[in-house]
This record gives sequence, C-alpha cells and structure tokens, in this order.
Amino acid sequence: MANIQQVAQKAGVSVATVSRVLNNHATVTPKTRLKVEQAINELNYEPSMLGRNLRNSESRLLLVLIPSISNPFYTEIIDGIEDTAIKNNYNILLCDTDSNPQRENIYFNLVKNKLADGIISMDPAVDMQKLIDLAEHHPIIQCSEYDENSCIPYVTIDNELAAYHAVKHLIKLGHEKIALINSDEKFLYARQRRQGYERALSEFNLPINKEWIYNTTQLEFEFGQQAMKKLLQSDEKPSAVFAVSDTLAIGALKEINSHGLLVPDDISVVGFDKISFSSMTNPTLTTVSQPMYRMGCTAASMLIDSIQGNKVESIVLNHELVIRESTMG
Amino acid sequence: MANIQQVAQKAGVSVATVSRVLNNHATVTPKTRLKVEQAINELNYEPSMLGRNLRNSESRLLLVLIPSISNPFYTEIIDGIEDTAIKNNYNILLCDTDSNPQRENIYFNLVKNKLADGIISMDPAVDMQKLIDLAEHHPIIQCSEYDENSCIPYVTIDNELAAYHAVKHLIKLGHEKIALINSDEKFLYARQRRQGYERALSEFNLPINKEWIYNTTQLEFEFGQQAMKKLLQSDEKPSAVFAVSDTLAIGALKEINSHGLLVPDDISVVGFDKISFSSMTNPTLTTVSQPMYRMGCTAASMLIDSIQGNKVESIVLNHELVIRESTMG
DNA sequence: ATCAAAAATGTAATCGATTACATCATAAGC
DNA sequence: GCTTATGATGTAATCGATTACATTTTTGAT
Repeated sequence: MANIQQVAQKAGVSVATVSRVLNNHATVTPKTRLKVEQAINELNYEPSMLGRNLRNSESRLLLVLIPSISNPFYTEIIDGIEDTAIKNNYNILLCDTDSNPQRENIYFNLVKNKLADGIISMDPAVDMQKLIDLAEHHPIIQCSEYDENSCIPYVTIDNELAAYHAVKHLIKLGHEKIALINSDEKFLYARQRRQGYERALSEFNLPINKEWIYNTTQLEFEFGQQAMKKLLQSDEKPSAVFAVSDTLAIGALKEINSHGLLVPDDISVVGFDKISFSSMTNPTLTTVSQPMYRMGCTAASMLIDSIQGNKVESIVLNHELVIRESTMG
Repeated sequence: MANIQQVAQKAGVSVATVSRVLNNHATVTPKTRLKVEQAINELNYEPSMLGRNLRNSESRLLLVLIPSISNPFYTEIIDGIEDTAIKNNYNILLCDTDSNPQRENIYFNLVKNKLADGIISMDPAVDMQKLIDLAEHHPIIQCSEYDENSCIPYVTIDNELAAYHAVKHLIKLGHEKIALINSDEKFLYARQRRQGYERALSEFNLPINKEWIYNTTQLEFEFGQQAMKKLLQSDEKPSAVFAVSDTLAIGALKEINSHGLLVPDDISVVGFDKISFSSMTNPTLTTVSQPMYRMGCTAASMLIDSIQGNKVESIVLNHELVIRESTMG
C-alpha cells in the first residue's frame, strides 16, 4: 500500500500538496490537483487512518456496547444509531461485551487510545465505576439502560410508567391476580418496572402478593418458562402475567401452553419490547413498545453533540402499549 | 491523557526505557522498572494504540462482517469467533453491513488502513469483487457464506447434503408433496440447498413441482408467511414444507395456523439453523442444526493463522438434523 | 586498581499523515 | 518595469509509540 510520500513523488509535488488535495483545501491549482489525483489512482493509494488520527486525535468511529447480540431488542436501536451516525459522517462498531468485564476493558481502551471518539453503552451490567471514570475524559451516552446517579447523559423511556400502563391494562380487563416476571433487580429498569407494577395494583386496591413476583437471573426464553412453572405451582394461580421482556413472556406462554392452559382464556400475558418474534407466537403477544429506532437516533445525536464539545441533556421518550391476542379474551 | 514522554520525564528515564518496561523487554533493572511503573500509575498512563500500530502495523483487531445483527443465526458463530480471538490475544469488532455497499467500504477501509488485521465475512450479499481485491493484500476468511470461485478460504457446511437430509426425512415420513421455501438463489447456499432438495426428490422418484418452490427476497418472518400463503393457494396443497431458514419456517408455521390447519397433522415443517426461537414455537420446529460455535472458532483460527502468514485450507463441517414436533405426526 | 566484556540506558530515526509558517510565482497597480 | 498583494506550493515540526545503534554503567577477572 502506497503512502503519501510516494504519491507526492510520483506527482512531482510535496506531501503537503497531496494532503491538501486529500482534504479538499481550496488553494490547489486544478492542474496540480489533477496530477495528484492521477498519482493517487495509479498507485491505488488510500490514506492511512492511523497517521491521520495520530495527528488529528479523532477517528470518527463510535463504539456501541451491547451485552449480547442475541437479544433482538437491540437491533432496531442499533439501526437508529447507525443511520444517524452515518448521516453525520461517523461510523459505528458494535461491541458485544457478553457482560464480561475483560471484554469491556478492551473497548474502553479503544476510546482511551483515540481509536474511537465515544461510546454508547446499552449494557445494564456495565462496570459503572469504570464507565464514570471514562466519562470524565471521553464522551459517553447511556441508552435505554442507565444509572441515575452517574451524571452520564442518557436516553430512555419512563419504565415505571410503562409498567404501570401494562398492569393497568390487565386490571381494566378485570384481572385481580396479576403476576410479575421480573429480571434481576440489581438493574434499575427492573426496579422501576416493579414500582410501576406495584403502583397500578395499589391504585386499584389490589394486594401485592409476594408469591406472584418472580425474579429471573437472565432474559432467555428458558428463564421465562422456569418462572412460569413456579408461578403455576403457587397456591392461588394468577390470572394474568406481566413479564418485563418479550423473551420472558414468550417462555411463559410456552410453559402455559404445555400445561394445557390457554392464553388468554386461562391466563393473559403482557410482554415488554415488541421484538419481531412477538407477533409470531400463538397467540400474538400484547407488549409495551419502546421507540427503539428513535432512541438509537437520539443516543447517536447526543453522543456526536458531546464529541463536538456541547453539553447534552438526558432525554426520556414515550412508550406505547400494543394490544394483541394474548390479552384479548 | 499522559503520553510516554511525560512518563519518561516523571520517572527520570528515557522514552526507550519506558517502552521497554511496557513491552517486557528483559534488559531493565528492577529498580528502574519500579520507577517507571510508579510513574505510569501516578500519571494514569495508557499507551496509545495509534502510535503503536503506526509503528508496528498491527492492531490485533479482527473485523466480523454480518449482514444484520437481527438474524439470530449469527449469534452463536460470533461467540465462537470471539472466544477463539480472545484466546489468541485478538479482539473482534462486529460490523453490521446491512448489505449496504457503502457501509461495507467503511469496514474494508479499516483493514486497508491497518486499523484491523483481518476480516471474517459472513455477509452473503458482500461485494465479491471488492472482497477478492482486498484479499490480495489482506487476510480474509469466509464463514458460512462463501464464493466457491474466489480463492478466499472458507468454513461452511455441506448445504446440499443438509438439505438432502432434511427432505429425505420428510420423504421417509411418507410425504410426497414437499414444498421448498428458498431464499434468493443469487446466494450460493440457496442454490445448493435447492439442489439437495431436488436430489432427494429425484432419488425417490418424486416429481419436482415448480408450484411448490417459492423464493423469498428476504429472511424475515413475514416473508415466510407470504411464501406459505402462496403455497396454500396452489392447485394441489403440499403436505410438507422445507424452509431454508428457521425464520422463514416460523413464518410459514404462523401462516398455516392462521388458516386453521395443524402442524404436523395437516402439514409438516422443517427449518434450517436451529435458532433459539425454534424451540419456542408451537409446535416446536424440526430443523437442520449447524455447528455454529465450532464454525466460529474455526473461522477465527483460520484468520489468525492467515494473519501470521500461514496458508490456510477451506473446511467443511458436519450438520445435524434435529427432529422435533413439527414433523412428529 | 585496571581493563574487557556484558548489561543497562539513552539518542534519534521512523511509521504516515496534517498544518503553521516560509518561500516562491503570478497578477495588479502605478 | 518595479513594487506589492495575493495565491500556490514547499519545508519541517508534530502526533506517540518502537527500536537499531551509540553510549554509559556495572561486573568480574587479573
């Protein structure tokens, strides 16, 4: 691969002139520009990002931290991030942390080392202290998942309110025995959704039954199945279930089916996220939809703003309850 | 962020010595090493990859090209790639091309610019000519998807044989009217799977009915639904369906259900890939399982080998037919 | 104590770009 | 034709690391 010196030599000009052509600086004669462009083509030259970044300290690369690419929830958000980034002449790289601190470190280092200009973190299991430390010197945005005390700007929805809406929907349908399949409450969103759940119940004077609240350690289907299995063993079976993710809800659905019960006739189910598979289940799943694409766009805009030295404010977007077969009795 | 000069100054040594400490060169007195390490800690110094790569021309970063992170098929492969890479002291970056040539270019440039050492391509829609050109000067491996004429090493399964096994399974169950939901046959795997389908039919003297072969433009659920809808309208309805991806098969399942038909009683269904959803459907889906994790490991090993200057050979791995409810009449 | 060999450390070139500043060429004004 | 203003191009420092080679220090044998 040719370098700028060789191009300069071939074109019979200095490296400065080649650089000027490369960066579209005004003061280059058309004739010279042509010579340089010819040399570039002949040598098949492409400028090295390494040299450029070293000098400019910018890479125009954004890092997106996700806990696992297997969770379909992130897909649409990433589309939004990607589109916005490209519109602003930035590119993104996906970093699957697998919630593994070692891998996390690798990606943090890319930023420290100026190989990337900033980070959008969507990993709820991220090492918060490290993220906060990093945020002191580097642009970082939290997307969907966040730490309220961290001072790192975030974009998210009102999880408490969304859960409240979902549960209220079930109550309005006449349900009084509503179970909650929650994930690990070390995550803020899990605590918030539980609060929404409890607020709805309280508001309608329904008791909060510990037996109907189940916390899973992960979000995969099997954990939803396991949760539902346990709930079906309780003294008084719930007549409805609110799960904090579609994957859990789908696992629950499967478990209900395999017990010979019908959704929504015997038990109604509400999920969260509106992943694409949620309309493929039988019955289709009622779920809380987040404006994922917009959330991604917003996060990217915020990050780019922040990179360009502007102060950015956290943003809370609206959610929407999508009513489908699993609650249509 | 401190640089190596500042560390050297603080420790009262030269930059060369700092660099030696950083790179564990033998010839440093324990006393000096200590001084340097102290300075490094006090200044919170981390070496810049930019400077290092510029000098060394290696980044120890691998690029993984995927058409879309929304396809769950890639998840496990990526796990394999990631584990193997990390074991060899490499890191990976996921590149979602969205089958968009512009984005592809960005990632190709990262390699050309030495910001990454090599590429594992899993995008069937990749611009082959560009990939081949790139492969002349840079290590590249094709994973799962490949071009047989490209000379770029690949790891894959025998798609023809896998499809043959799937269809033979249906034939053995007594089916004689077997439909094929294929994707776009501009993809090699689609052509190969069709061949396997046809070989199985021919071997048992079953006619190949054009009406029972449907090509979709994409792999999302809806395209499977659409395909099945069309198949159900044919003069003679098929009694079994082989879809070249689980997502298509799940769409087909949904469509069959919504026509009031039962799987497998009325129509049997076989998918391909064994994505996690495939065990959450009702009924669960019979599918062809690829050794995805191993495929990922293999691809990563091949790439790293290639980076280190060794010649690598293409590899074909074994598949397995997983029989579940959708074909258990 | 002296000197050679070995070990430790320093000096400075290098990677590939960008850019402030210097220099050279051209055109305009008189 | 001479001076000056302006535009085009070149020179060389710079970014942050690595490393061949040079230099200094230490060690050990006599």
